[in-house]
Amino acid sequence: MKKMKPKYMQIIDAAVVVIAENGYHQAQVSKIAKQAGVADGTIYLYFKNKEDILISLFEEKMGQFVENIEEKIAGKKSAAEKLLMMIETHFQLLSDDHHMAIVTQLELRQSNKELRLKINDVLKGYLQLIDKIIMEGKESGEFSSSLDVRLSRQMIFGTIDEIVTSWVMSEQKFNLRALAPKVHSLLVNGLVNCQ
Amino acid sequence: MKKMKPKYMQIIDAAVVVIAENGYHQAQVSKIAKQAGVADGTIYLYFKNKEDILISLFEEKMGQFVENIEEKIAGKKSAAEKLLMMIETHFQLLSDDHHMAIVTQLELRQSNKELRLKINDVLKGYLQLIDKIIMEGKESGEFSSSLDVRLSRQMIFGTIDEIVTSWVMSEQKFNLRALAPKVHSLLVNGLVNCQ
Amino acid sequence: MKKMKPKYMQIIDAAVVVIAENGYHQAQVSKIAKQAGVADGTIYLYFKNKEDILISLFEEKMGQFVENIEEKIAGKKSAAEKLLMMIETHFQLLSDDHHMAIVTQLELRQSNKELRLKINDVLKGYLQLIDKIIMEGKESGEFSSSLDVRLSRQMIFGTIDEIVTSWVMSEQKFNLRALAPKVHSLLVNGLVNCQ
Amino acid sequence: MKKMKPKYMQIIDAAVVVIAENGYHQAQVSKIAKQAGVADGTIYLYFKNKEDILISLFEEKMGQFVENIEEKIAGKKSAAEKLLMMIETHFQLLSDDHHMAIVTQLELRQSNKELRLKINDVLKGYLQLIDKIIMEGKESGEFSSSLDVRLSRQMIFGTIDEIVTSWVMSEQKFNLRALAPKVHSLLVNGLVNCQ
DNA sequence: GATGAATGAGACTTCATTCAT
DNA sequence: CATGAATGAAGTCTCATTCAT
Repeated sequence: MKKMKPKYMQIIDAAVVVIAENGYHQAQVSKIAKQAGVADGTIYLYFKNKEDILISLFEEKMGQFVENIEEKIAGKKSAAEKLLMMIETHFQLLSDDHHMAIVTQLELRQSNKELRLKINDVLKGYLQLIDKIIMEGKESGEFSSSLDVRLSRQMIFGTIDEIVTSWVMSEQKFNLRALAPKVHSLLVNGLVNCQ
Repeated sequence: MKKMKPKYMQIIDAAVVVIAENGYHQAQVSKIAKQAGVADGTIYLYFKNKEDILISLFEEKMGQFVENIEEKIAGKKSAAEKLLMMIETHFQLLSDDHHMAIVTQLELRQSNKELRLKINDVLKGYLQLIDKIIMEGKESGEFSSSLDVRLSRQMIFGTIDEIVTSWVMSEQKFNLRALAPKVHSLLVNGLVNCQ
Repeated sequence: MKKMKPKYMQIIDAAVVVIAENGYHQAQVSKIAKQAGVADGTIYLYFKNKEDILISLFEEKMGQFVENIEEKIAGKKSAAEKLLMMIETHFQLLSDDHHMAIVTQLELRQSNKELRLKINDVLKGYLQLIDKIIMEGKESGEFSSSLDVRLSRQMIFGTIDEIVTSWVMSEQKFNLRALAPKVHSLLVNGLVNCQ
Repeated sequence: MKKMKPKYMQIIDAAVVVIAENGYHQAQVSKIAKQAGVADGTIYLYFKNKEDILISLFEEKMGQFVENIEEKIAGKKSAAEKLLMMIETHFQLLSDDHHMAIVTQLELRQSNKELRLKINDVLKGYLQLIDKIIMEGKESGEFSSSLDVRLSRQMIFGTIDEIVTSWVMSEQKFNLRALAPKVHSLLVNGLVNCQ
């Protein structure tokens, strides 16, 4: 299995660095190869083409991302606690990897529609995780039983994504992780916060 | 003033059509010129360069967009009503102009970081409108007085944007406008909805 | 009509020179552009792609070639005389244009099967000319009435082609044109020459 | 001696198959190695480089080809009978090995000038065979004593080659071998056929 | 002898922009 | 004002060959 070979991840990690530091459109294959310490041609022993690097990058990193979050929320009982942990972990993981944050929030969005559709497929794992939390919350009575799961998920994901993007564009000048409780409260209680 | 001349808007409208129908990366200047019924070189009498077309496009259209929404919410008294009207109008305006919806939600996001920063500047007018509603709601007591305006605005904008993007990607198969009340309720009451 | 523009023929003529002097696989578009005195991109205003240059080259030159021969044999009465004139003109034209001789006999044959099929289409005009002479000869009684036209044409064309190729490969050290009568006699009388 | 080792012919035979089925430009060394059931590197234990495979292929196969024909015509007394047998055997051998027919008539001609010059060297054995028949015919009085041997040989070879190529390009839809007598008659008697 | 992972040079084509008319 | 022919820079991928095992 090719993913076992060390050069596979070596090239993906190089791609993250190069894209983060040079931008999506300045991330030439030759630059990635150089950063990875391999010859240009070697890239093509592990990836079909340039697009395949980007999709694989997203698959690997998003896979780890979702796994990480799943582990973290596994210990939490309530849906609200799971949601908080999810937001915290999401913020934490991106805070810990500035390169990856730039790549996912800014650079990879410049890819063409086709690639973005494939990226969306990978994203589905994360969205389903959110859906599961929402449904648990509805069943346990923590969340309103009349919630539209799809819209709720879009609110949660859209909010988190907007905040992270804004953080990245501000050049990560503030502590993202620290925002998690307030964001959680906003999502759970809404603008009114009748408590 | 250039903007008064008929060819200025003619070219911008052509750009919307060409980008919507061909995609961002297939929207060559020559195609826009052809669609606008002018020569390639004529474009450069009205715009500094290609990027300038896109920024101007966004300025013009986003200006109209914000004006439209401002007019609509002017008659509303409460912040909650204004928010609902804003969401409804946002959804309505994009439903009425599929080309523009595709351009703003999908295609223009493929532009490079530099252009996106300029687009964000244009977007500020809209974001300030949201901020104003939130602050009004806080002052009137409709919304929690402890709201973080910035985060709240990011929640509102992030949610709306995510929903619209999802609607565009689904090829606009469902009635976007009809979602407005549920989206409004979600934002105002949160997942808990303690009412 | 693009063929009217001077640069069209200018590029084709440049291609003949570059291919003849550098060989088919060393005839890069940039070399052809330089030889033609235009920018690389200009080539693509007149030709779809590199292959299109080569097909057009063959069309234009072979068109002239067949026209030339047709004019020359028009004045001849008998089929035998026409055949002789055809061979003489064929030899003469290639003797007069060494570059073209190299291109058609050696270089263009290195092209891939697809391109060669298109070239064969262009060649058909010439083959039909030969067929016409053979049929005239059969009708007039000059040639055997039992001739298979297709095989006869293949003998005539195969023979001429083999001789010209051999002349080109020998670096055109001998007088090709002078061979015409002997070749004509061979084709007409065969190895036996019972006269 | 390398040629004695089984892998030598194994690789050559693999090359014929790969070139015939994929075309000259799609016949990568790795494909030939795979078809031969050896590693890429193994090729270079038996051949200096890729070109060496092709020349060796031609040498081996053309050697057999000429040997075959020589045996067949050995029993024939007259030059005319020898010529007929030569044509028949030539047609027969290629009819019997479609792969080889494609390789020699179409694919190997796409090789560069240098390789084609080397192939021509190999071909000389065959051309000398034809020369010998012509000279015998001249001496015995069967053929015209004024024949130019070189031109005659070019007619014979050019004709046969053109007919075989045409047969291969027509995807071998008709019986090539059956044409031999007519081709022979054409060559011997010419277009006039005064008998 | 046999393997196969790694190498790295090289070229076609697109398209934003200019400027002579 | 308007035109549109001309420009030229820049990047992905292939594949023959090598060499450490």
